[in-house]
Amino acid sequence: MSDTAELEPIGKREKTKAANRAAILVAARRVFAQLGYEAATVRDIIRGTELASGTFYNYFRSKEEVFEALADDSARRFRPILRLARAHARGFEDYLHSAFIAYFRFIAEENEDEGRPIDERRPHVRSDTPEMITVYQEVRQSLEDAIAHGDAPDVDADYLAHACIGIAQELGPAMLRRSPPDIDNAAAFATGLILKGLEGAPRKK
Amino acid sequence: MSDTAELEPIGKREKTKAANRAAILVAARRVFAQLGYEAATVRDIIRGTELASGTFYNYFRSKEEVFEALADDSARRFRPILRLARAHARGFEDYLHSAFIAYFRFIAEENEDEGRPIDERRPHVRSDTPEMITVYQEVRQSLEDAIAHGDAPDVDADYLAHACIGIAQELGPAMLRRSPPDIDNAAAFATGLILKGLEGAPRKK
DNA sequence: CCACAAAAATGACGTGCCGTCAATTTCTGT
DNA sequence: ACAGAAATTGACGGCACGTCATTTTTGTGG
Repeated sequence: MSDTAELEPIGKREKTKAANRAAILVAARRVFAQLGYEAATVRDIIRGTELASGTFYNYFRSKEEVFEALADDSARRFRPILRLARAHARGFEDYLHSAFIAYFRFIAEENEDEGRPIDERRPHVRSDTPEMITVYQEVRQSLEDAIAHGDAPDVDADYLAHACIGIAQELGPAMLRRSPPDIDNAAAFATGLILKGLEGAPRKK
Repeated sequence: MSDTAELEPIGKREKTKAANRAAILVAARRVFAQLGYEAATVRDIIRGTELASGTFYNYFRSKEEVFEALADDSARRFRPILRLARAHARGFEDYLHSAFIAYFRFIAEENEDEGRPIDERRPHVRSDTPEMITVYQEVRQSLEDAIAHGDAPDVDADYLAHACIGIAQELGPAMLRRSPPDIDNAAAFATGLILKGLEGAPRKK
């Protein structure tokens, strides 16, 4: 039995490998949040674990790489959420709204219980980063499908996807700055703006 | 005459100081463009001038600071352009369109004749950077005025300003990637989207 | 025109971080 | 239990940073 007990092929070796990688990521997330990306050093990160400095380099090539792994993690967790929104949506307008809600909730969760202003926390998240590119592709695919099905006008899907992402990225921090986080209004604003422009955006108050 | 000839109070001292600072900025712009922000070193920059390594620190405290000075320069050159667009605009719609055109032209000029892909060239330009905040304020003021004058619906000016900036920031690289740079279409797309939403955005082809 | 003080430039130096690597410990299969 | 593979360790060389005592340049008053 003992050899079949472990359904996943996990010996002690693989297990500590996964655990170490996870420990580094956890420590890195905390250190980046506390010190900011620039000030954080690889040694700061490794000090938050039980490992020695050299071991860091068995798992990541550099500070840059561990940061990107964190960002990739975020994207990997977000993509299924986006797909779910798409699967459940009744029509294009509903999809857009759900997607914005989902995104704003997601970053609200990611940013709570961290110790420094949002602005300094995600120093390198740009739209041309690998993890953001996959989100872009997801969004663009949805928009293209909507256009193909006649649910949306035949506009430039590349530009539209970028516009959606740009709105989301800028509205995100702006709505987090309000207390409590203004998730629903921001999502309504974004959706209204895209669907009908200024006339479709909610009036103030 | 000689003491009144120099209307600006510029002795040799002040002159070389200004020249040195300018030389460092020029060299820094080139080095950042060639190597990218991360790889560039203060010594790389100073090597592009006639100065010694220590002299750099008479003018800037760090690599970060010289980079920010470059970014501030960009913002300082862009703001009057934005104001001009506002002064010349006939109505709100015209202002929006001119502003997008101006922005896209500006970054197209900034990005030509530099030696590496756009994506890696402006590594730290985020919307929460000091120079971007002044642009945000400029945009927001214009939007608030338009709303006050009844030229635009009474929507949340903060969100609207962020949405405009987000669209501009994402559409910028996207339109630069096309050859030739797709300035006019991108501006039309952005303007149409904001004014009337998807219905107002240009149809493809 | 000179001498003297203030300002700026210089580059060698101390410090700290990075990433490597030979030695050591831990694990796996037989 | 043992041999070989895999992973960990921390000391080390190298590099970039930013400082500072020294030297050079500039401005000023006699």
